[in-house]
Amino acid sequence: MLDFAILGLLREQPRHGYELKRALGDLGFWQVSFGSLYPALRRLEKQGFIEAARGEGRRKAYRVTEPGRLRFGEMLAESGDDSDRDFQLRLAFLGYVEPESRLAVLEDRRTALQDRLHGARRSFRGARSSTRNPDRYRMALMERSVRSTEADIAWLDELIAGERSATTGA
Amino acid sequence: MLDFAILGLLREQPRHGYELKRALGDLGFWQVSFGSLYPALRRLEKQGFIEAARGEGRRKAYRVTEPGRLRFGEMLAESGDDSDRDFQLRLAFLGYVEPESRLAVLEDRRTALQDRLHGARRSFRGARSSTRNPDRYRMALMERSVRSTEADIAWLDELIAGERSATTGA
DNA sequence: ATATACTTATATCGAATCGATATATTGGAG
DNA sequence: CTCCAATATATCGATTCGATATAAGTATAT
Repeated sequence: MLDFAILGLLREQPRHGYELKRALGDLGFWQVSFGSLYPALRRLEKQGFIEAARGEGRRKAYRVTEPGRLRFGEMLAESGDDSDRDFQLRLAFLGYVEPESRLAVLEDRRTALQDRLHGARRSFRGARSSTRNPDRYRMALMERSVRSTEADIAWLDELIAGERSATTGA
Repeated sequence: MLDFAILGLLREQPRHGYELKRALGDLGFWQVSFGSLYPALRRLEKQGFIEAARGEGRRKAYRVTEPGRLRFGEMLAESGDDSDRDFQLRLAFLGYVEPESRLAVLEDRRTALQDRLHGARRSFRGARSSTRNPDRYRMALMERSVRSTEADIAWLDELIAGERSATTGA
């Protein structure tokens, strides 16, 4: 997961660790810890997928090797966006996926979100009609869950619409 | 974290592992894995904070002991809702916090979300005005991050308003 | 009746990730 | 010219995840 993210980010330009953390954090869905990042960099370097070139000061600017580029392609092809993070990471690199496969990725995600929405609504209704006192704060949590899933679907639908017009129109 | 959740949920009624997972999942922000849950139950049992009573079939219905109840109170008092999950978990048990302290918890969270929103907007603007080609999908990710943080603040403001009227009015 | 498949339920393993902490260096404010 | 914040790399133990195993109960189909 993190390896995939690193390879994808380094594909575009060499970066050092700290910079990778920032670039990933800027995407807004993963504030990766150093405790994950630096071991991952050493792991990838040992595997020969990235290599370090001394940068300014103590910085180690890493860049992808050719095997690393291939590895990234493999990971991109492997399907399975189970978790939210998986999907968002894949989306960040969707530009590297063949245009004709992109829509399917988005639509699969939409199905998953629809399912989640049904579950969230069921939980919410279940709690509301419960015999027990429906705690104010927990009801708020469940409502938040419903609303944010709805908002996510709406956002995704915009993306899907954009994707269709990009494919059809242009 | 998980220990806190378990103690809080068991406080209200005895439940077995599977049921705890469902109850926690229903809140909508944490689909805890069995690989976390069952070890946590054994850990808590060994510490004497919960005890198992045989339920129907293979079920083990756990209930909180008195030391467990005290431990929960301690954890509830310890401040520090750093992560999203921490906050939402605390919110789930906010009913156990003295009414006069509740508003502060919500307002601290609001401040944290405001900060995050500024960060997300900065990233978004930064990417848009970048010299590099601003990737369609990454822009979408950043926009999602901005929007969902805004929505979260709006949701929280409703909660805060409700809290104020509950304290002042009733 | 009986095979098939799904849900419930507990459990364990290794790997990924986190959060805290340590330690320098650099750049700017007072 | 000193102090403080941001930059940057690194490591540690603990937590959490994801996959997998197992098995009992329950429903559905043949």
